[in-house]
Amino acid sequence: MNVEPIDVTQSARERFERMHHEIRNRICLLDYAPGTRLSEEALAAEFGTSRTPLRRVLVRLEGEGLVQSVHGVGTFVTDVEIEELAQTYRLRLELAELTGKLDPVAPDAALWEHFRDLADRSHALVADPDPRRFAQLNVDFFLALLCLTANEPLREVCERLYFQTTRIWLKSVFASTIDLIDEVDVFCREVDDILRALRIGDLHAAALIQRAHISMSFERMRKGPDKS
Amino acid sequence: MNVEPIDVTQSARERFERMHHEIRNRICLLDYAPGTRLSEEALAAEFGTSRTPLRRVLVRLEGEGLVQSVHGVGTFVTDVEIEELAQTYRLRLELAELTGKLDPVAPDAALWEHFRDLADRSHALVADPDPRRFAQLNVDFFLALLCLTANEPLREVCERLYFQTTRIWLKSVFASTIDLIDEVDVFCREVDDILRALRIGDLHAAALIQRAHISMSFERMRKGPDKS
DNA sequence: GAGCGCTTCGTTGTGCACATCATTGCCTGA
DNA sequence: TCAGGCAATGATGTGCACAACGAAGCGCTC
Repeated sequence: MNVEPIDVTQSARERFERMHHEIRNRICLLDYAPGTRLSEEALAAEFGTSRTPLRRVLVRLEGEGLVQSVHGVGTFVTDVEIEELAQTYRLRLELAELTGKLDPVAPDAALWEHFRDLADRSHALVADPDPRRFAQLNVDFFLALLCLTANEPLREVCERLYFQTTRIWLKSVFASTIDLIDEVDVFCREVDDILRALRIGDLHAAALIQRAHISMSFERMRKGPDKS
Repeated sequence: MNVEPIDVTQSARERFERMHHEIRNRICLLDYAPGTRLSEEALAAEFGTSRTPLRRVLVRLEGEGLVQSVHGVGTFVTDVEIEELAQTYRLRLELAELTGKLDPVAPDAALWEHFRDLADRSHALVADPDPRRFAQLNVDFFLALLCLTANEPLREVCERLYFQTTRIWLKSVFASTIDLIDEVDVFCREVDDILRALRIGDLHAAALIQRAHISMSFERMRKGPDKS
């Protein structure tokens, strides 16, 4: 069963969401590195539409600060300088802690299952590191953690800032393969620690652990990878 | 001098910003109350363009949660139920305090001048209350306070949440004219208190005062205006 | 008379042709 | 040989005509 073609739904809204999610994911996973030019025509062709609906997606992404369009030149994936990145990280620290204080909700059965799967994937990644799978796992774990607060505006803000910063951090990680091993190891420990806190039911502790890891990952990035 | 027509700048980006700012302001000042349908054609004609550039603005506003487009029906100014509004307020409380802790900057001469002007306007408003001028003053004062932090991402987030919530609060205020007097009075005191804290140079205290007032204004709104 | 369906109308969504803009590289003249 | 301008190129921005969609009103049928 389930033999139907993927793109059954062709309602305007669904298609918009699909394109938006897909392109955002590519930017976040560094398929489109910062500075990359996105061709409206090529993307439109890929998604089987004209430029008009695609441009709508790009306008949204521009509002989210992920791309920037320049008349007559092109649409580029944004990059950020270290100073603004530092500001965003400082804000993310506080917001991460807030997820444990504002409308926290314990995981339900489905979310537990998801967390177990994420833990398995992280352990598998330690045995066999891979940049892209690491990036995807990082995104998935973050989104899972976001389910721990019922505060919808907070979730939106955290998600927005996450997508703005993580790709920059990933860029640093990917720059030197040697660090990837360390980062995967640290990440695996973060997952285990947070799950341990969740099992006790201490959501605030889980949030504090996440906050600590965000802080440390930024410090590691700021100090820079070994240029050996 | 300065006899030139207003709309000299016609670069695409400038025009987009102008339209975006103008429509957002109208939504925030309740010129377009929640539920109002925005006519793409009428707005496009007003701004002297076709629907295409205007739609770009609407897409941005939809991303900010201020409007929602429905295919074949119309584009409507969003409303929010009390539960989500409460969540947003809880978040705004924390963020307001953060503006006093993350990258605080003391006002420069120009900002002091602006604050003095705002104080004068608020006092004038007590003597002669007016809903629309109150709304505009509220917006202006909020934006001025935002200048007290150099953390750009924090400013963006605060601004975004402010525009989402304040119009709902204003709607409650405008519903009964009797409360307008009280609200103006409270607001005037808030301005004075915050300016007092700023004169001492205690930015954190100023942020805490703002936080307290956000909290109290939500409580007043939640309890509801007198339906007499 | 009531209920169901069709038709009409208005609105947003899409596709395409063209305008506008910035870059690039060549060509010309000193 | 070098410098400056200018035209060609390719990108995003705009305008318009049409498609898709949803709601409301009208009429037909039971």
